[in-house]
Order: sequence, then C-alpha cells, then structure tokens
Amino acid sequence: MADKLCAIGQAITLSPGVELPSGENEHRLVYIASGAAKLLVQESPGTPRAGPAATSSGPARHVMGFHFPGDIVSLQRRGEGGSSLVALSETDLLVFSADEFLDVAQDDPAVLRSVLIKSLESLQRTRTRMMRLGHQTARQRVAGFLISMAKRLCGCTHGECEFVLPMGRGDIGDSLGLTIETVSRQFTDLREEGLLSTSGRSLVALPDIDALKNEAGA
Amino acid sequence: MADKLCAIGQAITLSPGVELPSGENEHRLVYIASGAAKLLVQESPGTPRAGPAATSSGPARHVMGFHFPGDIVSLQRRGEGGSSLVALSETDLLVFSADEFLDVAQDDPAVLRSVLIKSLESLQRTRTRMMRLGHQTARQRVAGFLISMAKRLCGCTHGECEFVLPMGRGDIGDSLGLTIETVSRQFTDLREEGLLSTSGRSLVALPDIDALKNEAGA
DNA sequence: CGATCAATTGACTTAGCTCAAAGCATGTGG
DNA sequence: CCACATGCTTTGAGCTAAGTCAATTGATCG
Repeated sequence: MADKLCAIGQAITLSPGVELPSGENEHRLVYIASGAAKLLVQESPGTPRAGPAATSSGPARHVMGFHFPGDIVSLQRRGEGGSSLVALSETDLLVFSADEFLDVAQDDPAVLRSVLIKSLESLQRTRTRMMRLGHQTARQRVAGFLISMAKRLCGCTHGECEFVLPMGRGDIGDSLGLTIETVSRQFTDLREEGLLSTSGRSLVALPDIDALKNEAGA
Repeated sequence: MADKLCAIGQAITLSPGVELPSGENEHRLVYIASGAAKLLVQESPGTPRAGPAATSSGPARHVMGFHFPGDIVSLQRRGEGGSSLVALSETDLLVFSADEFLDVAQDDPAVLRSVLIKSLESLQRTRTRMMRLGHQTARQRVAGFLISMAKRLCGCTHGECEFVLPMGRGDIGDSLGLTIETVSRQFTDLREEGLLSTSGRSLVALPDIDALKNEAGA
C-alpha cells in the first residue's frame, strides 16, 4: 500500500521563499517531510509574479496557516479562493494528485477513512480557530500562536520551551489578522512581563507555557 | 445503498431554539432536511444548562456558521472545542453516528470518496472565510453575509432578491465577529444607501446583489 | 391592548491600524 | 575579520473603526 502511494507521489525540495509550482489546475495533496511552509490564499488573481525575486511582497498577502513535518495539506486551485504553499525554510515535500491518490487509496477503505477523519478533524480545528479570530484580542491571538508553535515545533505543552520561529513577524501578523506593528508590540509586552524572551529575530523562549495559556484564554 | 444509510440514520425534528441532544461523546454527521440551524462551539465546558429555558444567552456564545437544507454537518464533541447544533426554525434532521455511517459507506468507496471531497471543499471554504474574518471591515462582513444568505436561502447570485433571515442580529454578529449594535448600524447604512430594505425584523430585500458585491470585496 | 424582547440609535471609550522614524540582524564585499 | 548595506523589527504619535454602556423605539405574542 505505502509502496503504491509512494509511486505516485512526487518528491520536491523548496528553498526559503519559493512557492510550490502550481502545476495544472488540479486538486493536490501535499505531505510535508521536513522544513516549514505557509499556506496562502490568492486574493488577487492577476498577480503574474514572473520574476525570481518573489520577495513575498504584493498588495494583499493572506497567510492561512503554517505547516510542519507530518502535516498533510490539501491544495485546491479553484480560481479565486485557490491556495498555494510557500516554503519558509529548506523544505522537502511529497506531492500527490488528489485524484490519483484517491484512486489508489480506494482499494483500501481504511486509508480513505483515515484521511476523511483527518480532514474532518482539520475542519474542526479550522472552525475553532476561525471563531477565535473573530472574538479574541491581539494579546490572546499572539499568546495562542506562541503556545501552538511550542506544541508543533518542539512538542511542549507545559513548563518551559525554546524554539526557532521559521516565519517573520509579517507572516505571523497575517495569519492572526494583525499588523506587523501590533505583533511586535505584543511581543514586547510579553517580554516585559517575563512570559517570553527572544534572541536574534527568530529564536524565542517561553519560560512558562502554562502562564501563557492564561493569557490566551477567552 | 441509500436504504442502508437510511436504516442507520435517526430522524429528529427540532423546534426553534432547541439544541440537538448531545447523545454520547461520539462523532456524528447530521443531514439537514428542512429548516435552518446554527452551529455553535462550546467555550465554557462547565455550562450545565439544566433548565428547559435555554434562552440562548450565556457568557460567550460563539456561532460558527449557519446551515440549511441539503447541508451535511460534522458534529465533533471533543471536550473543549466541541460543537453543537441549535435549530433556528422548525427543523428536520437526519442524524448518523460517524462510525456507523463510515462502516456502511465503506462498502461503497465512491460514497466515501465523495464525502471526503465534500469535506475537503468545506475545509477550503472555512479557511477562506477564516482568512476574511481577520482582514475585513464590518461593512464587508455584513455585505458578504447578505450575499451568502441570498445564495443559500433563495439561490440568487445576481439582480434582486427577497428572503427571510431565520436568525437574529445577535447570531449574525456572533458569526461575523461583530456586536449586535455594529450589525444593526451596518444594516442602517446599507438601508440608507438603497442596497437593502427590511420589513419586520427578519424579512430582507436586496435590490442589487451585484452592487452589494462591490461592498463585500477586499 | 399591553408586556416583553429584539432592534435601533446615541455618546463615549479604546484597541488596533496607519504613517513615520529609528534600531538591530544578517549577509556581503573589501 | 570587519565595515557596510539591506531589510526586518521595534518604537512613537495620532486616528479611526468598532466595542461598551445606556436609553429609546419598534415588533411580536399572549
């Protein structure tokens, strides 16, 4: 089974800032083997972005979320709300055509079922996150973001923790519906309260994740 | 196939304001046959809500979205982020245990596959909506909401349209991450600009959906 | 025809955005 | 190995959209 799946998967390595080539207008499933990536939505369809210097600028970036090794991402390229995947660091991917994947998986209902369950769970998580975006303050969003990163990047859910954030403040802000400046100010506040410390731009340490959770709660 | 599915589905009718009884802590799929319902998330786990007068008040309501005939809703009851379904009007449902449903559907990979595709699409829609909630103004959200309702309640995507909103301003606000007052003010503004007219609390008319779309865009 | 609850309107407050100017990292060339 | 340049981050000042509190109007039902 795994052999058959691997046979139709295409291994790709992306350098930081590079977008996964969009192939045809087909629905794809991407398994992230290593690295880190952000999932974007195309707001403006007319963004050629021909040059190699895709400095991630542009009129309206919209980061939907971040993905790390082990994640499976569904990439739908349906005109307006189409999504794309951009590497944050050196990233290894395994790309499947959704159709081919399902054809192969069809022989094994258990696989199909587990993918379905996984995607329903993902839906639930996204819903919960959506609801929160509508009702939380900047502080709660940033605290929640840090907790989530601690969990996903080094598996920590309690006590202290240290990790490298692969994305910049701008991407964090976009994913939380905040501006760069607001994210930075929240970082500063948390730093002054001893809930966070940083060195360089991307190394962060959380001395007390449980205390942070109090800040993230409603 | 359809017979087998119907055999394990339980038909339930809910009166306005009534929550679908939560059964056990299992994952359920609900098909909406008629009426209208809102999908909520439980924020505070310790809400007994024993009395019959569940007047939908409480500390923090969180409306995730609205559902209408034809929709299939995945209800996951996993402690914190568990969801529940509350009828807005007299509503007929068909409730499935997710496990039983999948057991039966397993015989027919095509069904499983189509449910998977549907849920991936739903995920995509939710993601897009989430992203928008983070970046849109109150006016854009309300305009977008009205357009979405026109489409879902009477299939209109152009020209003019009239329909009954089954939910109150509070539910609308919650689902958009706005307050009752802000929703009301946006309604007033749109009314004064001739983009909307209302009679009573719940009958709305959209004279020009296309003009509304301009207001909803980024 | 009132009672009750939802919707509207108003006055005020504030969280977060915008615009603008420094301060630092990181990487490159001498 | 150090100086410089670029771009990310931080900080500041002012503004605005939306929230809060409070009162009024309007709708719906007994």
